[in-house]
Amino acid sequence: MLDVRLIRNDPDAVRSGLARRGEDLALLDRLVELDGEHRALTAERDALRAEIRSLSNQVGTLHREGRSEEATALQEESRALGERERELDVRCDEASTAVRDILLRLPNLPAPDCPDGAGEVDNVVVRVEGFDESAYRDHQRVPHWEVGEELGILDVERAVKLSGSMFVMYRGAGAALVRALCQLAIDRNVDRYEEVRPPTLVRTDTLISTGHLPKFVDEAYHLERDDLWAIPTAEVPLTSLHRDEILAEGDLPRRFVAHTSCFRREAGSAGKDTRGLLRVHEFDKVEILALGTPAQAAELHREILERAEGIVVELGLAYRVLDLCAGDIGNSAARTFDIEVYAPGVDQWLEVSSVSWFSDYQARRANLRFRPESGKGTEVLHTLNGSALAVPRVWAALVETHRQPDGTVLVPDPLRPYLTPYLGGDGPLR
RNA sequence: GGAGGGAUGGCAGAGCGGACGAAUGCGACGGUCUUGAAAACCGUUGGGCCCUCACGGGUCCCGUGGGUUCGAAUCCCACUCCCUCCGCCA
Repeated sequence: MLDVRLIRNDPDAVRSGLARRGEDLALLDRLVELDGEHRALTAERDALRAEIRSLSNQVGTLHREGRSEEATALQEESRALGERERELDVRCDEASTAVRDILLRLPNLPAPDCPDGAGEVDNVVVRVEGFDESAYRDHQRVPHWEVGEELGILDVERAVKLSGSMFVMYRGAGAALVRALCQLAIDRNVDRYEEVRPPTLVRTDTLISTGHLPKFVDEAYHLERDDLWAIPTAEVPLTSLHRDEILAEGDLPRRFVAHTSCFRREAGSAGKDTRGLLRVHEFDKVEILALGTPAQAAELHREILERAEGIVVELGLAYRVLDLCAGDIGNSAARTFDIEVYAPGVDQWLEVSSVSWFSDYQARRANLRFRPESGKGTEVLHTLNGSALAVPRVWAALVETHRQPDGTVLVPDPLRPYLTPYLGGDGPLR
């Protein structure tokens, strides 16, 4: 959520920020108008209330002194004011609800150093690591769904029987590989990040805090009977962990790592990437997230990116880092670096992590604040996060990249300790 | 799922229609005293919104939403959450 005061004090900055995203500015105009209305109404209402309060106090005094006739006169006067106050109050509420509705739908402003651009094609490739197109051999040019089926480690057909298309099931060594990947990603981050196992079903407020609601209702699974939502990412519960709290500056930054299932309806991409693991409704992901002061944010952003990259490197995958342009960053983000791994079997770059800085956008929605060590009052925090590891796409790139001429998959060293029962003999993993 | 109890400031806990943003205690912070510390004493100690360059002022917040009233932490209604017991259960 944007700061209304910023919208009031520097509307041009907000306007140009939203324009960089290609956002329609009509909503903003409407917001400015409603906000002015709201403030005028509030001022009028508060003045009336002050008068009513003072009259009521006088009534009390008069009654105690036994001057009930004078009291009755004042009561009449106050009653009349009360009627107007109620009327104003209703209009005031309407205006403030309308303001909030728009505020909840306006996206974050892109950071000044976020590259310009209208969409995907304008994203800036920051670096490419470990990629040599000519080095891939034929045995690596097999899509993961074929590799998976061949080795009996991926069973898409039966997953579809159980749950429908875009659900998948890993089996045997494939299932173990999912577990190994998650555990590796957690173990690599527990040095500084507190391990959390949060709920995966959350209330509406929790999804509003991160910016997933109200705008993206169609993307989320909703359990109507209980009015709970299945989380699309651990970002959702982790961001709300300290919701409505005021943290001490000395306790910042707070860092969290969480492994959860993630659920996405993928309503906007029906028919896209329907094969294999590229786009699925339910998947495992290890997320890292930090809450910090505005001054700490840049360094935290760098740190999360470094950690997300580190795991991809350990897994021996080719990857590139993109600096997403203003037209392509997510609704809540101010700046985002995407990590994409190269999957030789499908010959595609797969997004496996979005490392985002949300400035105070989510924190304002979640009412996450801190008390500065020097000075008074409270300030809004900054939130940042990124996937340490998102299973399906990493799993896909991994089995394609490390497929051997005999069809088995060579497991990279860092994963081996987690897979010992599967590495002996002539199984699918070597 | 059934029966009962409860929700007040950082915590504990009073207030049950008028001067209550709220007693008191604890904690925290500042000061006096002290070589230093403790004790004692004195003081300070929530957040949101609006107006103001500022000083300051107004208003709202006692789980949430509505109602009664000149006036609500206090009365009424609904909801939510928590606790205890019973049932069920991985």
